[in-house]
Amino acid sequence: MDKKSPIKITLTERNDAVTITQWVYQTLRNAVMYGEILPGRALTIRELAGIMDVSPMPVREALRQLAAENALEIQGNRRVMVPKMTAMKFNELCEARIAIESHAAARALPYIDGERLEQLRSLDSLIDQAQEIGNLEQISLLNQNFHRALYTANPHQVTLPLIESLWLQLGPFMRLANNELDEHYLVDRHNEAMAAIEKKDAYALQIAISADIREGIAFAGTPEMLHALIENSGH
Amino acid sequence: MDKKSPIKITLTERNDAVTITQWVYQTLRNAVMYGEILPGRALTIRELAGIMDVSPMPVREALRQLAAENALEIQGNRRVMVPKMTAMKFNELCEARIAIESHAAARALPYIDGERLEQLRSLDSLIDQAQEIGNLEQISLLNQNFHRALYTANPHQVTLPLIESLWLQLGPFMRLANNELDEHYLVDRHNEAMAAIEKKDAYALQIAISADIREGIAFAGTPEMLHALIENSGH
DNA sequence: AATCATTGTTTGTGATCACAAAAGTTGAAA
DNA sequence: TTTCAACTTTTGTGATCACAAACAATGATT
Repeated sequence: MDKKSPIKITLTERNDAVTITQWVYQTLRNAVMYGEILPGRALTIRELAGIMDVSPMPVREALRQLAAENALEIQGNRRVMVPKMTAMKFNELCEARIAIESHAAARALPYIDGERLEQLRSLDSLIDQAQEIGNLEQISLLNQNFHRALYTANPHQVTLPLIESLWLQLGPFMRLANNELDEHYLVDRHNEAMAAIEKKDAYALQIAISADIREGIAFAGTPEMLHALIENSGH
Repeated sequence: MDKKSPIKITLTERNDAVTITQWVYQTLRNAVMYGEILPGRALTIRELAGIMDVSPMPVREALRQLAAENALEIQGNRRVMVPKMTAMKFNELCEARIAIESHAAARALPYIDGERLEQLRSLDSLIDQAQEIGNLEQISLLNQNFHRALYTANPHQVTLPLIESLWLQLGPFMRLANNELDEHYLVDRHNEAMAAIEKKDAYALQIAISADIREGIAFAGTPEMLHALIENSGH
């Protein structure tokens, strides 16, 4: 029997085209991103291997990769866990997002052609639809796709991996605000961004992206997460 | 016999306090950082294990970790190599450094106390000494330490891992300019940064850090690297 | 009752092996 | 000479095992 709190991980269908390590990596990455693993909970290789019904080897490699991306933390004890969050660290992560993503947006702007613009418009309207329904997970996913589509317009892009690392670290503690006021603001910011892109106005785009990030991030986690967020803020 | 060009890797003393994987990781990381491995050259686990006289296992883990940090690239063929550089990508990496590091500097400024200021001054004068002698490797190392000491003044720092990733990617292609004119500028920029820190002027600090990065980066690699830098720029 | 040494268990690390995919080589046909 | 198929070798992936360090539990001593 497990002495610690049990771990629930959403298992996706395993595609034979990808290696087991890749599948384990994606599964664990999603589990971290969606806050399925409690921060501070020790993760052991054999336990995860048992849950996912694979040998310890792919789990070892996936854990090391996630640790290298700052999604997991390896302590001196060689123990692996989701890093605990503090209010100050949360704020630093948000400010880092704003600095890097507004830079990435400005750098991508000159490369946005008609096709890319069409793709962005399509994502924008999909987000509007998802907001009508109120599907928060869908909104979050589409919002990521919108930002990714914007930054990857730059064919020499180098910051996306860094941005994804920040998303991973914020993931467990980040939810789109679900009250109507913030929804309204969100729509406006996206429209602002689209307008700035069409006018090729880099500065306006940075303003819009910054505002989108700042207003789109709101803490709405579970009580356990809220507790984990606060408990160590004095350290 | 090896069919490919042989790989020379500087082996450091192995400390019994660290695991073999950590030692392999640091060794390979240094090899990448100092451009000892030709971009595009395929790296095989067994070959590296043979060179470093360890089993394939630690090499596997170190390679995966370096790939997650964007220091190495895993192709679809499952082949691992140092990513090839292009002029555009080089430029993007430099601009990303400027954006992120000036942000990190501004965020660290409020936390710089007397002790940290003393440490920065000490590093600054050490850099001056190294420049008198003309020891480029020492200058590069001390310069990194200076930047690191500045950014880590912020106890809630989250961007250093991202910055180190950029350093790693630029490493093989980055050398401090060694003509006297640039040396002179470098000294000035450091002094500017120190002055901005003492005056707690965040904007002036960002200007100084940006200038330091922009002027401190100059391509001065080997002919092979220059060739590797250019050959694929059209792709 | 509290502290510390001791014992038993769990866990990460590193080595070795089997296997399938990829790369490299050879040789024949055009 | 060039092209393509068959064969051989190399290589990454994944599984299993041995071992030492870390952890948890137990018991003795003050």
